[in-house]
Amino acid sequence: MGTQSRSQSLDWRSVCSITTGLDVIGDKWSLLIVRDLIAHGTRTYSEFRDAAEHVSTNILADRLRLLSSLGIIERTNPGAAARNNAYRLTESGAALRPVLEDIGKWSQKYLRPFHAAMVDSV
Amino acid sequence: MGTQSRSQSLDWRSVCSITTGLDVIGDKWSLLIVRDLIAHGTRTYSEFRDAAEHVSTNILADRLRLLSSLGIIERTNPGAAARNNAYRLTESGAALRPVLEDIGKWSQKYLRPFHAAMVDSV
DNA sequence: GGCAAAACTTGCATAATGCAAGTGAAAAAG
DNA sequence: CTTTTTCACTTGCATTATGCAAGTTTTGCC
Repeated sequence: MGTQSRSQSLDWRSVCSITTGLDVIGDKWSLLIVRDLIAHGTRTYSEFRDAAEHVSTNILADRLRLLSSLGIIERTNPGAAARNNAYRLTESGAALRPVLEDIGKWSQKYLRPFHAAMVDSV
Repeated sequence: MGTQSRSQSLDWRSVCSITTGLDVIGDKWSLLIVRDLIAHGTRTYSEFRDAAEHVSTNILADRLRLLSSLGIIERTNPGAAARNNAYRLTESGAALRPVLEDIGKWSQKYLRPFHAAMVDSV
C-alpha cells in the first residue's frame, strides 16, 4: 500500500487564520516554489527540480499538486499536456509575495550570525 | 539509540535568505509559538501545550529549545529554574510579527473557500 | 515511426512527528 | 520538615513524511 502524501490529506488544525496558512505553506518547500515563480514568472518541473536546494522529485510533484489544488499556482497552458507546460502564480500565489519578502528581510537581519554565507538578494 | 531532533541538526540548504528563514521557521509549529507570544506577551510551557492546536510535548520542548538557541525566544527569568519561568520574544522573535500578519491576511483572503470555519482574528 | 528528454511514479531507507506514559525537581500543603 | 502535587520536560514506540535512486510514460521533434 502506498504512502500518504500532503496533497491527499490536508486537515485544519484550528480555526486560526495563521494556523490555517501554516497548514498549507508551513513546510520547507512550498514557499520555495512560490519564490521561484516570483523570481522567474514561469517555471517548468525541471527548472524547479534544478534549483539550488535540490528538492526530491516526489516531494516536488506532491507540492505542485497541492498548490494547484488550492489555486495558488496553475499551468500556463491549462488544457494542454504536461510537457513544457510551465507553472505560474495565480492571484492567490502572487499575494504571498509579502510573506516571502518579510521572511527574507528577517533572515538577513537576525539569522546571519548563524549562517554567515547567506546572501542579501533572493 | 535516540531519534534526531530539529534542534540538534540545523543545516542550511542554500545561501538564499528565504531558504535560510524557512530552514528555521518553515514548519507547522515554530510560528505558532511566536504567535502565542505576540498575543500574550509571555507564555509558560503548559500554556503553549494547552493551545487549540494540541502540539505534542516532545515537539514543543524541541521547538522551544531550537528557538531559544537561535535567540528568537528567551526565558523571562534567565538564571532561574524552569518551573513557572515563562518564555518571551527577543527582538528577533518580535521582528517576525509582519510574517505572521501577512500569513493571517493571506489565509483570510484566499483560503476561506477551503476552510469555511476559519475566523478573522488571530 | 523512432528517439530523446521532460514529467512524473514507485519502492524502499531514513528522519520527523504524534501519542501515551514516565521522571525529576521545585513549589505548595500540612 | 516532610509529604504531596504540579509543572516541565523525557522516553519509547507507532505512524507519517521526506529523501534517494531507479523506473515508467508520454510527447515534442526529426
